[in-house]
Amino acid sequence: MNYWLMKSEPSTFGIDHLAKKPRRRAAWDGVRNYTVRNMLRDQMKIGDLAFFYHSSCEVPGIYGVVRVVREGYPDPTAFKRGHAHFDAGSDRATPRWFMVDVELERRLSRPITLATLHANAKALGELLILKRGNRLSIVPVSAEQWRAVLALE
DNA sequence: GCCAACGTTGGC
DNA sequence: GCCAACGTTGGC
Repeated sequence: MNYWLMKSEPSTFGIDHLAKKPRRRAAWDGVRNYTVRNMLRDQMKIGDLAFFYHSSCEVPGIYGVVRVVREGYPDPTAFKRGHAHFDAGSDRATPRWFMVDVELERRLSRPITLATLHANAKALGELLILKRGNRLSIVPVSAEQWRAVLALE
């Protein structure tokens, strides 16, 4: 059982989008970074929990909790010529990009903002999201950090 | 294998 | 819109 933090821009796909999906489930597609690809393909397991983080928006922060409901499988958007995430280097025989399915577990009663996370940096230890220059759209979170973050809700 | 150029991310 | 950080690309 692992914990994660998954970033998305709410203008593209936010927690409201996920909440409106059938069974509140969606594929986490579009990842085009090898480090994150490896997490999606190899490390994220059914039952793992993740914070749903909104980035590049008015109030960046954690807005909810999602659960992995399907483990890594090929991202079909890479195969679609003309699609924003098309990659000619990926085909069905040897897929390059992977995704998981997530289900919305719950919204937080109020968001835990990036400002709040920063204000509690000591209690949170080395939370990767707070590291300067962190650009991975998915990062692992330790069990201790998970509890410490939720204590801020 | 090095490394400069380029593109993207994401907070502000 | 700015800019720092950093992943990726491609020439050599």
